[in-house]
Amino acid sequence: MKKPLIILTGPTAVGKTRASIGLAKALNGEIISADSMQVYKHMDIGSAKISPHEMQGIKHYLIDELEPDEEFHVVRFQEMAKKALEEIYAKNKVPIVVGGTGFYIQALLYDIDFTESNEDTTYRNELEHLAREKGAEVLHDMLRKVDPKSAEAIHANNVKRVIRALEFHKQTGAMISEHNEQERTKNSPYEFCYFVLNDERERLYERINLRIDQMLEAGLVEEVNALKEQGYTKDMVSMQGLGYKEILDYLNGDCTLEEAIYVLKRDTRHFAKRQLTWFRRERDVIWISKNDYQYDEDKILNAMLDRIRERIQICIRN
RNA sequence: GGCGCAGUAGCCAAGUGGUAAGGCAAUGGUCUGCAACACCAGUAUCCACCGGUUCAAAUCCGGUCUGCGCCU
Repeated sequence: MKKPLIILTGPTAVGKTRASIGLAKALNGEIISADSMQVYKHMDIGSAKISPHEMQGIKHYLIDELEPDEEFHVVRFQEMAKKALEEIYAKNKVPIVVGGTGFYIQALLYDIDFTESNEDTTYRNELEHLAREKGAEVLHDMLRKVDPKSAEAIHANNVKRVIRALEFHKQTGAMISEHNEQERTKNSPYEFCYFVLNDERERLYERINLRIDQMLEAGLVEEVNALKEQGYTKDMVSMQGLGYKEILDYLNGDCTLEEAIYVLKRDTRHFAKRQLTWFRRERDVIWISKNDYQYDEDKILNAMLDRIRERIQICIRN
């Protein structure tokens, strides 16, 4: 029998964290964060990390697990999240995945196979070098020869994806386009409810702008400065998070604080938009529009619980 | 009141007689090991308004309105 899995996601700043606690309490659940930045220690303000107080005793996984100079990516997320799932199931509790990184959620939900390979990054570096020296078209042409389907699907300018496709071919001898096609047809090994919390676009943008102002008041610049002094730099995955890269530019004297804030707000809005695009094409998602429930937290919670009851046999306390 | 300069998409802006560059924003989309990443697509039947010159005007001329600067 498939095990239950609840997912609560949505664009940044929509209010996922807040809604997640009520859900966890009602379901006797524990929370797994699907957030590419909140895994990092010392990055609390900019990542809008839930505070221990806000957790209200609900156990959270994948928060504060890594140092900012460690690498984090889907595969690592998948491993860690699966381990957390096992722990939660062992306790007979319900796992609730909360976070805005759609790609990570997908990887976990459909247990996508990333065809584990060696850590060897020399080929990747080689290709990156080639792209810089001879241009993106050269790589794209190389891809066309070994995997024409991928070449058609991936725009030549999207160097990162082109490189991954080439790397995949080199390591496995197969075409990533075919691999992806197969993975796409997979059914989830879980009995799940995939909620996407949403709000009117304008309100969402207002919340984003407001939240960034609050982060600044709370000491975002100081937080980033402390990281900078610890020696963390722009090329690390953690420092590419929204709020970190922009403030780092300011601290490095590449722009004014005002400019950094403008860019941060703008890019966060762009991010929210991209997240929505992602969720729109995911199958089996349940959209929860806050305005449909008059922004009432209890109504929203009840709506989610109703949908869970319809689909999954689990015990819900009221 | 007089003189000068300006008025092009939500914003910035090129074009100065031959049938509206570009950037930003907004919007939509792609994504299967960097995903808070990376990437893509399109947006003015029209150049403040009215009239004139011309085969042809956003571009020249006259007037009106608005803004800015200077003068009285």
